[in-house]
Amino acid sequence: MPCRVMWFRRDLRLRDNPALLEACTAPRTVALFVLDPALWGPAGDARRSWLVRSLHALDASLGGTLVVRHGDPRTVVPHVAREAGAAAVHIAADYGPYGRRRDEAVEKALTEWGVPLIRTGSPYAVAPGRVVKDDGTPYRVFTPFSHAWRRHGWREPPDPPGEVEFVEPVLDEGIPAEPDTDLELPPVGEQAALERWSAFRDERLGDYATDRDRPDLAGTSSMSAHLKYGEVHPRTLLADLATLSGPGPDAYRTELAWREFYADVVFHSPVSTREHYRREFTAMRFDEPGTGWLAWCEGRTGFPFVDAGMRQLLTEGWMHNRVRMVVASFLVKDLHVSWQHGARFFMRHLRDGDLASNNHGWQWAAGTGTDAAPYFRVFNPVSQGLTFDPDGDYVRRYVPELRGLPGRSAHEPWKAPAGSAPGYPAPILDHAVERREALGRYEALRRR
DNA sequence: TTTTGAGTTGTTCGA
DNA sequence: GTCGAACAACTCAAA
Repeated sequence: MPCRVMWFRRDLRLRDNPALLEACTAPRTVALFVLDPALWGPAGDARRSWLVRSLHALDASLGGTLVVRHGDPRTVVPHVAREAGAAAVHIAADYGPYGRRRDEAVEKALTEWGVPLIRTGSPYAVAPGRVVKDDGTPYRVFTPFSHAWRRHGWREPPDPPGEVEFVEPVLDEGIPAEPDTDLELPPVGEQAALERWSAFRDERLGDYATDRDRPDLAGTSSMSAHLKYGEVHPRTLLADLATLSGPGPDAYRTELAWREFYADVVFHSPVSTREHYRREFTAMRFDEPGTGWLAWCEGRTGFPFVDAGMRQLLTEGWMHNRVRMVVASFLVKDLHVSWQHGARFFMRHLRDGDLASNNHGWQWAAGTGTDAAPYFRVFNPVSQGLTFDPDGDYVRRYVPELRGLPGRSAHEPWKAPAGSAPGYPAPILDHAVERREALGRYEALRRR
């Protein structure tokens, strides 16, 4: 009896999954996940933990039939297809630099055995490469892209597959053990993603346009990791948002558009995940990571808003977006360390670490990317904290040394009486001085 | 075809 | 204390 393989990657869900629907046109389907050492190794505990939990959730929703194999997909996927006697292997297309190379190699190997690799859908509402200017070239600026992206539209979410027999006629090596870590993770998996979304939609979306900038409030959706693993498809969220209007829903659509924009940029310029998108910055002078870098990594810079963000990252594998911008600006413009170091650190520690969004977010902060922040836009880590964490609740939550400082005074411990923030370091640098230094380096680059 | 205005997320300085 | 200007250069779309 013919069977097909559904190779899950970043689409760990059953609903709104066109590739799965295609795979389920056969009477029997093998649900496969391949644990690729090239991705598992650098992922870091937060992403590994999330993935393991998400695989357990997917396995449960498949009635325990998920097949997990360990190894290089280039050899593992063709082997599984042959062991199962599969007529085809189905995937959602991956548009990242590594994923594209991997899928082409897998496709080549499969074709030698007469098995087609069939791509249906992608992790995006509009596949990267589809939105182009009238002259056929890609957008380099967000706002025009987002308008064209909205005009482009997307298909309605399809229904989940009906009666399907998932089988495991091949060896199952099992889901790996979760890393031994103290990370605090929220509920994981498709069901958790949908519950998280509906709670956010009903309770927070209305105020999202303003509250999303407030790390002391739970104003963001926290959907990023769910989206990264494809526990929910952005199309599902967009379809839900289509019934709503107002500044909140509109702001959320724009955030989804950013995710798609950066995926599109990386599709057209894979090298921009490693190098400055704006080539003229290759001549920019950066410092090698030193003691300041270590203080930044550990959340011990003496700037409460920066340290709170870094400690949130280390304890939760996540950081509020406003704070990501502030710590990124601090590393690049106060410590003069290039964005690649920060981006790598984030990718190791974030549970939602997405190469395109992460690295281009960093490039935005560094002024080297698309829609680059003007070079003179240097975040002041203290005034950012006072503005977006006005009562100091966020910094006290993540920096216990500051808990003796009431209200907004927690943002300026150096003004408090000696001994009121025991164990908390003095600022490692003078922001006004380093701001001028950063502006000087940009000015030197401009004069060349 | 050319021109023009706008463009995620800010800060500082001086009047 | 408040407020406007200045801080580039370039992409894109609309007029």
